[in-house]
Order: sequence, then C-alpha cells, then structure tokens
Amino acid sequence: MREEAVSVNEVFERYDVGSEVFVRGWIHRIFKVGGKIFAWLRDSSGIVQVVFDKGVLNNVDWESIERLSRESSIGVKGVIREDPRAPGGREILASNVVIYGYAPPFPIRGGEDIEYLLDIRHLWLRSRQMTAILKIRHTILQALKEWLVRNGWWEVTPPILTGSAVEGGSTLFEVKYFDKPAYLSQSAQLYLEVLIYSLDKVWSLTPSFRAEKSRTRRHLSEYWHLEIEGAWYDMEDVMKVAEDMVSYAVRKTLEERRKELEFLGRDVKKLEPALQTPYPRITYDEAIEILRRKGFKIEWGEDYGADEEKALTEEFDRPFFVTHFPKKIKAFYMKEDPNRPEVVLGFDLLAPEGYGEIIGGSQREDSYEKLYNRIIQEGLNPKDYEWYLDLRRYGTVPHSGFGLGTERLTMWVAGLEHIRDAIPFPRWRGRIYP
RNA sequence: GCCGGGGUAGCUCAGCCGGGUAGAGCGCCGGGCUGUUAACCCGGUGGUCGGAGGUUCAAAUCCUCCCCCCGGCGCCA
Repeated sequence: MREEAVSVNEVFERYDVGSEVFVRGWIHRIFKVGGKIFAWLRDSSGIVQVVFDKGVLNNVDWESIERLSRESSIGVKGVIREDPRAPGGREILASNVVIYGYAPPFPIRGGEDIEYLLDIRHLWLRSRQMTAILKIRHTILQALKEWLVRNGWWEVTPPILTGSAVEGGSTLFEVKYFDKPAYLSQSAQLYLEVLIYSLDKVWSLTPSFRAEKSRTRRHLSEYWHLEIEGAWYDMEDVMKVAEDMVSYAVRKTLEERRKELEFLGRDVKKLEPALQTPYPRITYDEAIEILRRKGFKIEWGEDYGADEEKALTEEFDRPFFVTHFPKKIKAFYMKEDPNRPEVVLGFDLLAPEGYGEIIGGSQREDSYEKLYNRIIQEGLNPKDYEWYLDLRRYGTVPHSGFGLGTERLTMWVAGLEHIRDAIPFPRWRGRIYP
C-alpha cells in the first residue's frame, strides 16, 4: 500500500469526520475485546485509536492483526469516525493495514525501577513524557540560538579535544591522542576568548565533559554547554544578555510547547514571572546576609552549598543573579573588582523553585600582569597558558562571557526531578549504555 | 571520595532480625468475553536468591571481602 500518510494530529485538527486517511506509527496500547481489536496508534504528533473489525477489513488476514502487540509498527487506511469512547473523541475504522514490524512483549508497562529503565533507555525514549521533554528541549535550544543570531553573535566551533587541563584537572576525561594524552573539553571559554579578537561577539554550543563522580540529580558527565564571549562587554552588559536570552527561551517555550508542559504537569504560572526582565540582582554579601537571617551558619568567604543555594532560590519567583564573589572561591580568569580587590566581577544566574545555578559567568581579567599572577597564585603552570596569556599581550580588551547548562535550563523550564531526563542519552557515574 | 538505602522469577517486591531446601502480584502461554481506556475472568508457566570465600548436619537468611545500582553531600553548568 503506497499512500500519502497524514500525521495523527491531522486526524483531529485537519480532516473531517468521514474522511478516509492513511496514518502510520507504533501501537501504544492494544486491547482485544470480543470480535474487535482496539489499538492506540502513536506517532510524533499524538495518539489516535484504530478499530479493527473483521467485517470491515479488506484483504487482510485476521490472524496477522491478532498478532499485533505494543510497539508493533503499522500503517492503517480507514475512515475517521466520531466516538465518545475513543480517546480524544475520534477513531479510525481500519479498512486496510500494512504491517512494517511486529514487536515482542514490550518491557515497559509502568512500575519499573530507574536502573532497569536506564538500561532500556532506547525503548523508554518512546514514552510520551520523554517525547514531550525532547520537544521542549528542542524549543529551548532553538530559542537560545535564534536570540544570539538575531542579536549579532557569531556561531563558532571550538575544539572538543584539548591538549591541557584548563581549570582543576582532576575532573577531566583523558583520551589517547596519537602518542600523547589529551582531554575532552570542559569549557570552550578560552577558545571563545581567542575568537572575540576577530569576531567581537561569539558563541558555541558544544558538549562539555566532567569526569567528576557526581552523585546528584543536577550533574551529568556529558552536557550541552552554551557559551558566549563578547569583546567590550562588561559584567553588567553580559548579564543583560543572559537574562534576555533566558526570558526569550521561556517565552518561546510557553508559546509553542504549552501542550507538552501541561502534559508533564508543569505549573506554567510559575514560569510566567521569568518573562519579565531585568532579573533581580544580589551581591554575594547580600546572599550571605539572607542565609544568616534564615539560620545558616556561613562565614563571608565560604562558598554556599546545595542547601544554602536552595534556600536562596526560595526568596525569588524568577531567576536572579548573585554577583561579586570572593576572589578565592572563583576561577583565576575572573577580573578583580577595581573597587574591591577581594571580590571578582563574576556572577551566577540561579533558577527559582530550588533549581539553582543555570549560568555562571564573569568579566575576564584583561591585564597580563594580573592574570599571570593569578595563574601563579593558583599553583598553575603559566607555560600551559602561554597562548591564553598572549591574548593580553596583543591588544587586550575588556570582555566578558558566560556558560549556560542547557539541561539545567530544560530541567527548570520543564519542571523535571532529575537532570538525566533533560537529555536523551544521559552519561554520568559510569553510565555509558545505551 | 564520604554518608545512607538496595541487589531474590522477564518486571515490581515479600521472605533475612530468631538458618530447615523459595513465594505473591504483574508479564508470558492456553481458554473465555460484541467497545477497550494500565481491560476483565479461569487455568498453566516461571529462580546459578549480585559474586567469591567462611561458619554450620543445613545458608537467600549468620560472618568476611569484592562488584553494581539508587538517594544525599562535596564539585559545578
């Protein structure tokens, strides 16, 4: 049977009752009752009930219909009928069927534990929840890229294989690179800093890798990192970029993926405050004050932990910035505040509802001497940073940038419990299959 | 890396404390049902109890070591 196929949602939205259509997809549920067989046919757009009635089918062996099971792939030609007993109020009365593939008993029926589901992730991804999340993820990525391109930012492609440790070192994945060791990139930042000298405003979307054996619901070993870097941007300029981009992504998701958000049970009202910019800004000093008021024992100079971060997010109904961190808890490349040498011009953007950090950024140190001294202070080898230091020797400029964890953003927008569901094939703690 | 929980049938779990030769539900197979919505009813099928040692007449159960998974912390996006 060679027919022009229509999608499931078109059965409900485009065609009238009484039209004959050809739809194809996978059997989501199937019930055999009396003389009829009811199948829910799923494609990427939705689910529609198909009714197989022996008396209506043309030239089809009934036994081949009886053998159909969940996840069998079929094409069905038939007339659209209205019936209140069908999900969505419509069904297709099959007159012709093409069977592409039968399926053995499907291992997912509900109630399976997480380890098992992760082992059969390749099948789990067919679920409607996962499909909804993948669509939301698509829209968020699309929105972020769209915002950047429309606002004059150049997309660039930094390397994933790198020759030396950038920040710590212990959290890098080491790979063989011909006869030398190499590392999978943790961040494109240093390469983006190179490229602003020719393109001014650049961004990249790449996987970043962390070998840390994290044991939390907010960490992945491989995640999709959106990073930007802009010449002539100070910290406040780049924070504006961050809030405009994030609010745009939330707006677009609310406009285009409302159905999916609601299917996941996301309370969309909680996302609406995030449409309004500017986002609140507090300094690290103020964050410490708030935490002390809430009963936390924390000294100025300490980094706040997960519990503290969560408590902070409860103070706001939309994403908010924390700025001006103590120098000693932040990376060597962050620019020292000229008015307060003990803090740096760095910021985090934290999502509300306990989700926490989704962006980390800073104005970068642009003085050769200061950067060199920070490298020494951190116990790093300046030789490893020769090319990076060169950027400050040949026409240095003030510049800033940030990195956004796309799964973290997706997790908050979609209201997910665990970051592993914000990416189709999560990698962490040794999980590498499938 | 640290703390806590767990690994028994294809899946979800009970049995373990007080050792006595492995059980339920679901699935699957067979039968029944003229409209199902995680369908329902009747019958049947199903196990190297995570691995290796040890104690014992006897170990899923007690002891030792190891492996794997989940949740939290640290680290971060």
